[in-house]
Amino acid sequence: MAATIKDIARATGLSVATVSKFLNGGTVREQNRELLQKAVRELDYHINEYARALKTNRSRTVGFLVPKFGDVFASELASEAVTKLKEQQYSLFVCESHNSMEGEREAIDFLASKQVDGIMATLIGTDGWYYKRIFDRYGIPVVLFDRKLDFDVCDTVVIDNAGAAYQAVNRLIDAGHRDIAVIRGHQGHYTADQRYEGYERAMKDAGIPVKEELVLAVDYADTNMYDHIKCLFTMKQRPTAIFSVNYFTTISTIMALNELDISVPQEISLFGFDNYHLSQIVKPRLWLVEQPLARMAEEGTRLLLDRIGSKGQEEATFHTVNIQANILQGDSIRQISGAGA
Amino acid sequence: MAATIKDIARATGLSVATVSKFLNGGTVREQNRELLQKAVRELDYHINEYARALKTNRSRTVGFLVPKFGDVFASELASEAVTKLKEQQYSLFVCESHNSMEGEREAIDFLASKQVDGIMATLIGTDGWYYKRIFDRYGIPVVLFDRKLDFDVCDTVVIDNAGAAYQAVNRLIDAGHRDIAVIRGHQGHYTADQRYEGYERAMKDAGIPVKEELVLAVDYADTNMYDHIKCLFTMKQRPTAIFSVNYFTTISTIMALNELDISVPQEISLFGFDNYHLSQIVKPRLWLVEQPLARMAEEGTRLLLDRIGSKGQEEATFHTVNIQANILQGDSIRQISGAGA
DNA sequence: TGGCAAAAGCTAAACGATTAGCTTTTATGA
DNA sequence: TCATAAAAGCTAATCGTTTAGCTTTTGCCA
Repeated sequence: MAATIKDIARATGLSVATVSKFLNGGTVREQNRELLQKAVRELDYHINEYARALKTNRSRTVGFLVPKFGDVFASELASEAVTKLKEQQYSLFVCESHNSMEGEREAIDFLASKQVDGIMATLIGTDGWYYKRIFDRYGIPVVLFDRKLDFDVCDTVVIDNAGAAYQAVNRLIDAGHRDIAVIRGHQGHYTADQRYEGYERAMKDAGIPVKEELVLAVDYADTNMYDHIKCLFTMKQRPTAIFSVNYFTTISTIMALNELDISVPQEISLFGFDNYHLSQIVKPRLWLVEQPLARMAEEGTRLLLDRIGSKGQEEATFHTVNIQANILQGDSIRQISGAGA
Repeated sequence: MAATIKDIARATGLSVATVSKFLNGGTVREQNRELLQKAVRELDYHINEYARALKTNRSRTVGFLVPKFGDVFASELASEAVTKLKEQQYSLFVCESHNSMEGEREAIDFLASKQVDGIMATLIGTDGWYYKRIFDRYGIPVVLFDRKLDFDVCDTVVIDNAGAAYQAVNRLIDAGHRDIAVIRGHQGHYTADQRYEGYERAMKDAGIPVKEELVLAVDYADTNMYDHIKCLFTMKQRPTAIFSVNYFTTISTIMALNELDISVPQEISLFGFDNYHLSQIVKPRLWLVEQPLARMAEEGTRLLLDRIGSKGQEEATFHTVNIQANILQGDSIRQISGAGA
């Protein structure tokens, strides 16, 4: 049977109140501190978190909602968040929403039943009212990653998706490219749309009309995406560059290019999105937009813990933290002659 | 403030004992059942799991140790396990070991502090004594996936790695291949070694000597693996087929082949390992060994819950469940003329 | 040395559930 | 209708903490 606070009290001759105070960082007489430390060590005492949670009504636990375990973006974020939270003695329940709003609702119900003190989430929708109803039900603070709801119902951490895409496409334009294809991902997907917007804006600012046939809206679950991408390169007038908006589209693009025997950057230039280990695995080294996941997790954790700490107070205003993405330089862009100013 | 069992008691005029009995599936008078159901619904009652855990000394929580969130094999397994556990009203703490034994120890300490009722794990070592010390410290039952310790200290679920590899290589041999390269992964890694053993056995049984230069021991963390693999194909006498032992080696092999412009199966045949979405993304469709993750998770869950249920009883004997892997047929193997019996 | 404020320690009542052991109600059959 | 066993319900103690409110001890200075 595990040692309890009472055992410590008995072993040291102190009262449970004093032991509790000590365990929670309160001050005790020097000689007692030593006694207590010794007793804790010798009895191998570990606090019973359930008893504590019952009494304090705080579980010191946070939920993290990912679309799917193994989702490379969300997993990495969760991984960073664990580290940050541990420093504050919080622990993390990770759970899956299975990429559906129904799944998200269930997951939040589940987390509420675990009485988490807060929730971090990557959600699929953008309907503020819908989520407000769900969040309000339990009154648990939420921090949302990389998505803006159509009105604020929680704190949010986003990267400047459109801006990063704008920079990426601009880099291609600067290198002299004009026929720039975009693999824009699933329409209606927040980040994909934002990044496409950046593409459009960069093209417009450079005075280059967007050709419809160079815009490929491949879906995340599209098993034929491979074929779709191949089509791009069998066109009479091939694009000279591609901008791809996320990890999945980037990976698929590379595979399609390889299979079609189109070499990068000689025959086509490529600007991808999301690193993970792409920059180490793929040759030539890609130009990539990299999301600073550690920073995002850090900001998210801070927002959430602040919100948890100030529970019950004024909560009218929510914050949005905007983080700059990184551009990783590579060898995947060819300078086209006659380019530049 | 959330409703408690007392509120339900008050609302129904029954005692808390009766309410508790009802909540735990005990029988109550028909008219009371209705009253109780109504009260639970109207007060939006949810049990306080912390209070229950404190009293029963059972958290109805299981820990799942993965090397890294995002690890495709472990994540998929965890995902399946969540589903199975939920059916039994258990929930899952997923945590990372960061691919180190130190990390594993920390994670187990952490899970113990959460008072999980059991642990599922993918571990990196095979030293039974080492793990015995760790497991015994808390007396929490453990189920281990896809690894055998050098003596039994917990229940284990494995697939027949060597057997599956044997079948795969045999398929290549049957198609007439003799120069079969193997990307064997990290030496000392249990599953990789097992699969290599299957390769060796298949070659031996067919009377084909294993050529050392066709055996590539690429490490999981090896950023040059790409180059290593390329070396294989610049040899004077190229292999005609490759057997690759896991997801990572398979992905890397495909990329290297693509870059070197070696077409599958015309120029080289390929038998890979681990599906995930490889079979949907890569063309031509690969021959693959697929691990039946859902079955593995199911068996693991069953073993663990059995062990949890019979806590404190005789525990001298541990079980190992051996599961057959699936062979997915593809178009990545070329029949070499003059093959067969 | 005595007085006093601050620091340290203590007692006891919660938190929300479960459960042993007892009492009341119900159903059954003669 | 009554005796009785089974079913249903109840009381009260308990799990391991925290914490309000009180008491004791300590250290400091006049």
